Amino acid sequence: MEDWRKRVGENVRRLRLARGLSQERLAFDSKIDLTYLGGIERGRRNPSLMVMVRIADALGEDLKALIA
Amino acid sequence: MEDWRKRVGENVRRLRLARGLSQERLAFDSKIDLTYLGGIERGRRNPSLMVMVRIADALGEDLKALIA
DNA sequence: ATGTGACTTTTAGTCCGTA
DNA sequence: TTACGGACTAAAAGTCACA
Repeated sequence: MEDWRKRVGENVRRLRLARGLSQERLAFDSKIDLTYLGGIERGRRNPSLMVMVRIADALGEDLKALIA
Repeated sequence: MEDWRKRVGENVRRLRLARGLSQERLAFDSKIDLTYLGGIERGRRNPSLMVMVRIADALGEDLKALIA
């Protein structure tokens, strides 16, 4: 597995669902657009460091959890 | 410590120096601009996921090592 | 509640200098 | 060998209408 965008996306989705959150809700909490978050989860975006930090924060996770 | 740009920058510099590489060399290996790599090491840049992956690869490290 | 394409705006990322 | 600035170009950030 070498596609890191996909990997991050899967982690975001997994952690989000584990908390019972909708994309809409996580998008709101991390202050990014709903459709943009969807793109990240599907591995179609190449998010910046700070965007990933915002998502990790909103999930109550360390950044490490997104690239595990 | 909450400034992730700084944190990543310090990790990149530490790992680079541990391998005795110049910025020029690491920039070349990771296919990013020399001046941009300098900016990342100084914590002034917000690199994308794929740029961090390229740097980690060039360092022979996992991405995790950059955000440790 | 999520996926997608076609956007516009902002910033990442390059390339040129200088010190 | 590294820091930093300015001017650029490529790509990320962010939005929208529709399925």
